[in-house]
Amino acid sequence: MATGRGDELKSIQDETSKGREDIVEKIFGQQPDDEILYDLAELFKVFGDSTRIKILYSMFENELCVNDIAKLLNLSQSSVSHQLRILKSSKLVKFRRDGKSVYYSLDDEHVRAIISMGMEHVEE
Amino acid sequence: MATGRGDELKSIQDETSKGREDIVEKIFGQQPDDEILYDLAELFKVFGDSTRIKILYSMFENELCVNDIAKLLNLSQSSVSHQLRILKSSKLVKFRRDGKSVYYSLDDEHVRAIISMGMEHVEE
DNA sequence: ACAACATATGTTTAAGTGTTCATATGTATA
DNA sequence: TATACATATGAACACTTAAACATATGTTGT
Repeated sequence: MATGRGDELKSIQDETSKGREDIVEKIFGQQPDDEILYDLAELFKVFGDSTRIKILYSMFENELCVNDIAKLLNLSQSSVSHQLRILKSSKLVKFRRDGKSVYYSLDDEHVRAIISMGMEHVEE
Repeated sequence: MATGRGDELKSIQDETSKGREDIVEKIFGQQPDDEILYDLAELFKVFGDSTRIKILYSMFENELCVNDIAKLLNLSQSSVSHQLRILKSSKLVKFRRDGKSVYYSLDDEHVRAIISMGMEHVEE
């Protein structure tokens, strides 16, 4: 790429072609493994559905059983249960059984934090 | 639902059917507007693609031009540009033009925070 | 064991979306 | 203005996925 020598342009070169390569290489070394970034995307994908977000938000402060959620959000029991399964497998919610009902709640503070951060961004 | 009177079961009733309704109603009042939760889901949907996450992560500490990103992540220029357009419209990245190149960077701290929170959850 | 209720799961279908290829727009230099 | 380089955009295709319906599993009380 560099035509000829041009030592007097060295600093400028650093900022353009050659410096770019260095930066790209540096960042390449800093990137987490593909697998981790894939998992990260999968996690956000779970948050990226309005039904699931509604379900998660409904549990922001309380635990709720499947039927509660279905009534609250006007959804079919099947739909809620399917979504809860996805939320469960991503460790976004935990649950406990009490008689015939199963009560779901947010799994930990990360979940609350992620939702809150997203909210702040959206409400700007 | 309540068969007969059974005043002595009042507190228990509160914990079951009638109490449930109250809780559901309370939460119903606390839920943000559907529109906001829809936007929130749309936001997370943008994070929910491994290519976009890789792109975002590559800009975690540095600004990068389209070509840098394409080389770094071994993606086509077209693909990167398409994804950057989505990231732009969600206000997750900002950009500046410098000659022929366009340099992109994360838009604000919310973006970094959301990614970090997600990372913590994934790395558990 | 049986009936009634609560939840979970399997399957199908329609809608949404990321990538590729081709092409257009924008910018700098000769 | 003509050429080369950098980025953006349009369109088609393959793939994913949420919702609906039917059905299965699990739990309680009779």
